[in-house]
Amino acid sequence: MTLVITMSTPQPELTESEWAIIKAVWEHQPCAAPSVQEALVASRGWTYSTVRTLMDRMVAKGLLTAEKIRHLTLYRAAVSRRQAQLGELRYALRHAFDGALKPMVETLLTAETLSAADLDELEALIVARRKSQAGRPARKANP
Amino acid sequence: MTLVITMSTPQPELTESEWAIIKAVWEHQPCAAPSVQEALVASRGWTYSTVRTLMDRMVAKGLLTAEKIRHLTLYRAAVSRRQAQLGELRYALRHAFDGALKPMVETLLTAETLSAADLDELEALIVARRKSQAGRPARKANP
DNA sequence: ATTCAATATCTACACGTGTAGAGATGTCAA
DNA sequence: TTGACATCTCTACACGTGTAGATATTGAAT
Repeated sequence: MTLVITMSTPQPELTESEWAIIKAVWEHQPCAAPSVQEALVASRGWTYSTVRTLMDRMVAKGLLTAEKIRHLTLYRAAVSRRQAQLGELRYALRHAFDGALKPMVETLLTAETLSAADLDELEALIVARRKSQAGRPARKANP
Repeated sequence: MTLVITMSTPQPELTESEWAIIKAVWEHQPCAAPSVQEALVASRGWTYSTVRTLMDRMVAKGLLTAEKIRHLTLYRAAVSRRQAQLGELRYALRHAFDGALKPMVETLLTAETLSAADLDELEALIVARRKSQAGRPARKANP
């Protein structure tokens, strides 16, 4: 239930446009294309055709599912927000950090956009993590 | 010298192919296209033409620089490894986490691929970070 | 000078992505 | 049953990316 970077569920990388669409779908699903278009026209200026094309291509890719009820097509996300997040993370990890997680986290921590409270929470997380791993076999530092 | 996620230096996102090329360039620069091709033919199977096209397009994009000495073209990276790393991270941060750094770090920490030693180092980093921020004005948790 | 090997240039093509118009079709109200 | 409106389908196009062949040019060795 934990795990993550190496599981078998799909962890796709999304384009900017796909992110916009799938976020709207996550928020409104199940939903029809016109709703998504309305939700996005302000920020992206997309017409119905554009949104529809994008969505259908995403169905073809397995990012969304489409269910046709009479003449209305209902869309749902086929990947969870978490899966999509992991996909993006995995991409950065693989290419920018050659798979080494620690340097990646280091870089993020050094980004100095974290408040003292954030730092506290993250430290707590590390402590918790260490605890839960206490009994386990050791593993290589930078796989 | 700290900073990062919000600086003005270019932080491009790279495609998989571009990552392969620029890594080779970082390692061999200044270097000619044939060297890069040799370095990559094993892993990617690319011909000289392919590598050359990719590299010239990267020059056009500002990822590499090319200097022509007589009939030989010498390439160099125009962005540092760090900049490229930040570009990738920024992309994930913006789209997958809506700019909220803490959830992103949390996700990474929960990835359970970190050894006890890694966790120690990261905690030390957090402690250091907190110290260096002690006197500063508070800032929003999730910008 | 002639040729060989290295390097470079040009051109091309298929596929993905962003973008959307035009026209078809289904639905509901009068 | 006839519109008016909502929704869908089809088709298209430009631009980016991955991939590379064919051809030219150059520098060096003979």
